[in-house]
Amino acid sequence: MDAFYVSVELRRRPDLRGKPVVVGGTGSRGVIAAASYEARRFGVYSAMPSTTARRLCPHAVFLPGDHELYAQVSTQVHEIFQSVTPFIEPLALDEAFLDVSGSIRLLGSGAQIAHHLREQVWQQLQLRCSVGVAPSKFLAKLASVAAKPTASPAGVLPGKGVVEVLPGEELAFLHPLPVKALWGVGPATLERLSRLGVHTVRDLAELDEAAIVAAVGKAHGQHLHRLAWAVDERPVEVDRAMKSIGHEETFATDRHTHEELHQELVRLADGVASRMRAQGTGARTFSLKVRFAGFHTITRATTLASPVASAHAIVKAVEPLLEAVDPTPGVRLLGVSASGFGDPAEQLTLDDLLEGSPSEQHEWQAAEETIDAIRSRFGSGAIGPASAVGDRGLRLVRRGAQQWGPDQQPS
DNA sequence: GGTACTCACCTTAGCTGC
DNA sequence: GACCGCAGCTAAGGTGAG
Repeated sequence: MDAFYVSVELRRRPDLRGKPVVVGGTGSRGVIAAASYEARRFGVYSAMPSTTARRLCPHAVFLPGDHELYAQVSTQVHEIFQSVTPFIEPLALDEAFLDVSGSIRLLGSGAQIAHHLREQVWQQLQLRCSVGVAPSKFLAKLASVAAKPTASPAGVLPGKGVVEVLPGEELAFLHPLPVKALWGVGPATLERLSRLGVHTVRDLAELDEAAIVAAVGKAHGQHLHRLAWAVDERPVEVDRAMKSIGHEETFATDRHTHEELHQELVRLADGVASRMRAQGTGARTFSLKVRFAGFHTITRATTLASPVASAHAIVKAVEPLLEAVDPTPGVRLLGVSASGFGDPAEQLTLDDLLEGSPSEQHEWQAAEETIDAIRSRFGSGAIGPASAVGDRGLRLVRRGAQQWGPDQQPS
């Protein structure tokens, strides 16, 4: 989708069409989630600090963002995709890979299906999208980028809407592109490749694989070398199992005591636990992430003998890791994540039996399942752990609730 | 000086068991 | 018992994506 969040906002604010509009965090620690092409003319782009965006484009309209609405619209977009093929690999709220090889006999060529999709998305949802058609996923992704509108100080140029890379034309399309266009080349890899004199995909393709591996590591190097020759056999994966669930939050003001952090930890653990229970799973490994005032970030992890799915158990596991951290310099972000999924009802260890903890664990889990039931009936803010109630009341963690940084004013 | 959130994957290092 | 090589696991950090 083109500037997805902004486009969704413009449906309810048509008066803002043609103006620089920015969606994202409104606070001083926020970032930009999406910028209209008119805002991009001023150098505003997603992931940019909101303060920088305000400096570059002070006359832009800044909107706070509505993650729930975008998720709803995303579902509608995916329903349109479903009308074309069941083989869909979601990539983000506004992006997906579609394997249409089985739909060609019925619906026409890849390019025809692409035009049909664009039309349907526009007619049904009044949203613009760009489609890339290619023999592989990564080329389709690059083609979709090439199909998008472009913004420069001179103005906004409309995109082609659909770009197709035909078999046999892969290298002609790929090799002139800047190497940073490749999936997997971020700032760190770009810097290492630049030192080797690599600026375009062609430069990378002509380089010896061993040299790339020496610069960026084995797996990454081999992968990039293959991509530079348009070799990408990864299929569209329809049912990708989630491997971790986490929540992290940047605070509007730094926290300096274990008491304050404990309160935040309970909230985050509650959010992670309720999402795990909604998925019907538990986890063995829990990670704590702490970002200090100076932006230095540490992670600490612990692995339990058996999977758990209650906030109480997560807090019990992670609390010692937090206690070992000195918060006095100021903590700006705290995060908790779960991985190593498994059924929490099964797999009791000998330690569990000796300590008599399974019954305690089951009691907590039963209590928290009751909380889930109350929340599903009366809303997510109806009930929560008492130890998570701060001076701003009960602020429950929901996915995407604070997607782009803390609100304008805090404490 | 400023820099979100969520998820995936990789590398490196250390430990353990065989 | 000490040592080596290997595999497997865990922890910590880094990188990249959208």
